Amino acid sequence: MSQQADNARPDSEHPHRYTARIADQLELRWQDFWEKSQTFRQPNPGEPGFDASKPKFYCLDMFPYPSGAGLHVGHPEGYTATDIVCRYKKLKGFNVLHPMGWDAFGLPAEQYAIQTGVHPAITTRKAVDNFRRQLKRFGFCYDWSREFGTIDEGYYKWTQWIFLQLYNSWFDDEAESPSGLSKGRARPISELIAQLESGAIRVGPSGEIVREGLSGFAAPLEGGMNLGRAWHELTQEARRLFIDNQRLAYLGEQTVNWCPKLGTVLANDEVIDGRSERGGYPVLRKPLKQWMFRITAYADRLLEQLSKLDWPSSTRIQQGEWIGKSTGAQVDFDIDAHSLSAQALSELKGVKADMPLTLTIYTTRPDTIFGATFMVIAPEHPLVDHVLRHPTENADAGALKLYVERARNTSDVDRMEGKEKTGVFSGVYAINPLTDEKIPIWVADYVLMGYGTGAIMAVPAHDERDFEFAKKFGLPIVDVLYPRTALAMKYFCDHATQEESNEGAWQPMLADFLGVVTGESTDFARALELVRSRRAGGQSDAKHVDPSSLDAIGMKSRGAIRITWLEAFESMGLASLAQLKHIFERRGFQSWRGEAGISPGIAVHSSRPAKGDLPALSIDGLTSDEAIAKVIAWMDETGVGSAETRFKLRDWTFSRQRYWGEPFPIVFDEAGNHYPVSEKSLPVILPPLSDYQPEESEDPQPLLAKARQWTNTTAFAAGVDPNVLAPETAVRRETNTMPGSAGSSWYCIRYCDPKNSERFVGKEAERYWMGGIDKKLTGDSRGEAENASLGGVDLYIGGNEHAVGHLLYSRFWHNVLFDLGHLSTPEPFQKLFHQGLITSYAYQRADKTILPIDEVKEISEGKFIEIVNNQPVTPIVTKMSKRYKNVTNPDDVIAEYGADTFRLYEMYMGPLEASKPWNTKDIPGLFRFLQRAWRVLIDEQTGNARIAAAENPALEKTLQRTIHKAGQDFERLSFNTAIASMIQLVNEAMSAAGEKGVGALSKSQAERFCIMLSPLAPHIAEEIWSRLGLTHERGCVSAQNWPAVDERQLVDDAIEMPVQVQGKVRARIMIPTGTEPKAVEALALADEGVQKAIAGKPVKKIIVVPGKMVNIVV
RNA sequence: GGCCCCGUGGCGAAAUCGGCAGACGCAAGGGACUUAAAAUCCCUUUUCCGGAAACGGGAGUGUGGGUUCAAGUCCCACCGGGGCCA
Repeated sequence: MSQQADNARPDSEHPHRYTARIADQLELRWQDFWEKSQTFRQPNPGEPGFDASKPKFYCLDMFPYPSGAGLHVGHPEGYTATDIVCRYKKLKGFNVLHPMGWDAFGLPAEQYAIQTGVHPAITTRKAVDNFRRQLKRFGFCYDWSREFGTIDEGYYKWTQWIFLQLYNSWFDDEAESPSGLSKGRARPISELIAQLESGAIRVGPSGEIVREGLSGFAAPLEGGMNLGRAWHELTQEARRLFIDNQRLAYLGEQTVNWCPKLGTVLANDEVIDGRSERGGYPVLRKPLKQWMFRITAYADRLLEQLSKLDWPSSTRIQQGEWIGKSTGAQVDFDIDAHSLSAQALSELKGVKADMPLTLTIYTTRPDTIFGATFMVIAPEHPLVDHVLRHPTENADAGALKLYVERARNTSDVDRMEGKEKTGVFSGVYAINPLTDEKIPIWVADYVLMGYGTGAIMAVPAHDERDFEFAKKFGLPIVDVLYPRTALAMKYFCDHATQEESNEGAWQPMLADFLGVVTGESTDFARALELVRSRRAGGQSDAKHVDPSSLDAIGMKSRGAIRITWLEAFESMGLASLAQLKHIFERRGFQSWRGEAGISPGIAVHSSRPAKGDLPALSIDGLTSDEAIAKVIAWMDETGVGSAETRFKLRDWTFSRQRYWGEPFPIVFDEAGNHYPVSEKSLPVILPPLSDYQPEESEDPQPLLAKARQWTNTTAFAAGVDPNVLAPETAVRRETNTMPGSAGSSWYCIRYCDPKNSERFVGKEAERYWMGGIDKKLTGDSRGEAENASLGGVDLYIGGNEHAVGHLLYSRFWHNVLFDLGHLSTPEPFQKLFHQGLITSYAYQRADKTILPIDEVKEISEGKFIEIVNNQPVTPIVTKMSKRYKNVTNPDDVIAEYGADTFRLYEMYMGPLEASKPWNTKDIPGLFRFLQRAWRVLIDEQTGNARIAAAENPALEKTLQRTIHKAGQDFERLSFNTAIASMIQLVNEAMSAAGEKGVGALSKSQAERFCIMLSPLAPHIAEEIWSRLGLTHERGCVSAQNWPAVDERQLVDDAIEMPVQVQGKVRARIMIPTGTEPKAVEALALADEGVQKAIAGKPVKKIIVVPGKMVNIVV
């Protein structure tokens, strides 16, 4: 590395020049100093050294997963940003919480263990040590005394404790939420039991809660209202079942990809065509009991509070869509009893012979129900079982059986992705309650049982998947909705005169009509009249106009629209208007177009007369919103259906069939009932294994089950409360472990009080650090205080790949712990920011393949060839990847330039949130900036400080303005512009520098400069500060106060103001600050250049923007 | 496919609330210093037209429209790139 040699070489003429060698020395020295003097240790309230008079600032980085590869340049980007903000906030007099730790459970360490037999803890500790060393080398001001890893027993003890909190809670949707923002909150199970015992809550027929006085809650059964059963009427078993179904952490059945040969569960993307990606062994889809969190109970609240967070809107949108609230209707379709076999019918009806057989569906588009021409049920739907047992003549039972079996072994993802639609007719029909038509029920795998009711009404004309399905199986497709243009075409067909329908006449006529209709919102009748009168006026037939000649003949938008339509008719292959008319009469426009009409529109063909008990309904002519409301009202009235709110959000699967994770504090007795380990027996420590090889097995067996001694134990040994289970009871421990998201869902809380062994976090510390911004303390005027009640970290920076997972799960836990009274606020992260991706350059061949950068040569400026074959390649920007050999290692850059230069470079690359390419060539620019800053203040011969005797007033002004701008820019995370203005200041000081040994800046100016620079480049700032002799006197630069700015220095006596005439700058005039707008007008008009530009024309208007510019309109 | 973000000099970018487009850095070219090189310092660098020059004039922020006294910034449509989800 020749550059390194150059930077590091001692310069005989300038022995004290800022070189890489000097940077390295002083950086290590100051890092040592900070550590020894505990500069960045932040005491908690109540601890010695805590200053209660200061406001707080909690700034958090997304903690890293310490991989064996060490840091990449993406890590320090966000970390440098938070470091700058924290150092700045300290200078501004805040108590700053800025911690770092490790997200250390996870798959790579486990896989390494499987390969080598080395315990994951050992690999992980090694990786952590390396990460810590690398991070310290950047000089980040973390309070390392708060460091912990998710794998620390002292930490995961509390992760397990939080699991038990959820296990021992239920969601009371009638209770007032403590945040007051939405209904419902988590409450201890013991309170549920108390209410059951008192009779306030009874147990409904399907295990739901029935409240006293709210009998309407229960479904009506023959013989009166069902009030549920009382607690004392239930067996022990029934009570347990009921309670377990109410817990926020519960055992649910989920299907997993189990590979018997590998002895492990695989993720969906590790399975290819039913075989493992690794090894190609068969993979089975097996149902497995797994721990789930009832996050769905919080869906509404998580959505509601989202809007109150200071988060990037894209993240709020993403999370909102993930929660996926939709309002629609639940509709009952009667099953046509005649289409069922007698046996199926009697079995389905059971004892209640009069009960109508219905298929319940959920739809967000009840306005399209008139177009529901068939139904689709999932292969797992219970109706399928009945049909299989008692098939009718209509159905091909063999095909159906085969189809259902195959679908069950396909993952949901594959079923959703399957391009070609598949399905089998069940032989059974349902009745569309609006059209009263008999419609077939099909079984198809594009409908999932786990989603909605496992049944849909198919509206092929207006749903893409239903359309494809209908087309493939020849099912009817009926339009019930037209966008404006289609509606206009239909109107024209209905109203065209005989003459207008003639060949040659109808196309331009219709084109003009559509042009008028799209251009303006005229009603159709008036539009048609208008077009007719124009035609009568003798406008030429535009049929044969070449669209490219449009400009030449000066045709404006209407002409263009007409040409477009004529072309459209051509490509549609419409032979005659009669044909089009026929299409509309058949309600077959979408079918004829060959795709579903999914754009919004107006309902058509959607009316029914009164029939039987059911009243008439028409939604024709209504927009979707209006139509939906009207249909739902009709359904409510008739009992056919009801309005229903649904969420896309699913409950959170929390079990992993892995070893390297937190064990669950749960044991099972021989009957398979689960019991919690008592809180005082936590943590349940992850046992080491002698051998990490998974075992071949037909049934899913987590690796942890190999620790047989540990797994099979007694209630006493496992730490179960003797009141819950007798000590000598034989129990089996839960052998699943928690997922990676467990530890990361609450680490932000633990940092407030990481050493606490009594509680997961000390109440006072949590209240102080997470308690939201107090307006009075910060003097913050940016309006965040409005949201103070939601609380949380004041600034959280990390990548946007966690937009839904981590950020949603953390919010859920935080809300639950808040409901249970363990936390003072409901939200973990008040302000969130995503740093952009750091990309890199690579080269692309003509066929779009990318090749490693070391296989490319630059032959002339901007021209690159592939070395082996001399083929030209184009430079592109892409992700850093080992494959392309375009990865930068931070250690190398620091060795070459020092950490301060690295920090500056990453912050100077561009806006923090933008993704930006790494360009090694740009780094010396920032190194030279630090060199110049050093040279301004340090004599390169002697190494002593250079100080000007007198203060240069022009420099003073620039300095103060730079301080002002830097402060503003730090607040808004705009580090690139802060650096730019400091470069300008240094350049100005360089020009102003006097002879040798005499500096440009006075001592006071030098001091303020050092403080201002210190958040960005803390080491060099400390060094210059100490050479100014200030460290002994006043302590290190990191402990100073941000310099005050004199407001008067920010305004000029006079400013140059551009004068525009018709929006073009014609002159520049000097205007004294504070001149009245009227006087500015006069000065502008008096200017010679302005007069010339006006050229005697009358002045219509003068706009004066004070302090900015003047615009004269003539 | 859906959602979100972004298109400004040779490159990274700036323009914070609709008010002088291109700050600052890189690269390139020229010069000073030097035996030489490195380092350092100074000058030029969006583009076209006119001019010896000072300077003057026109165009210009992906494309096409729109709103406005004024648009990189706001609105509509399209093209291109990226991210996330599927």
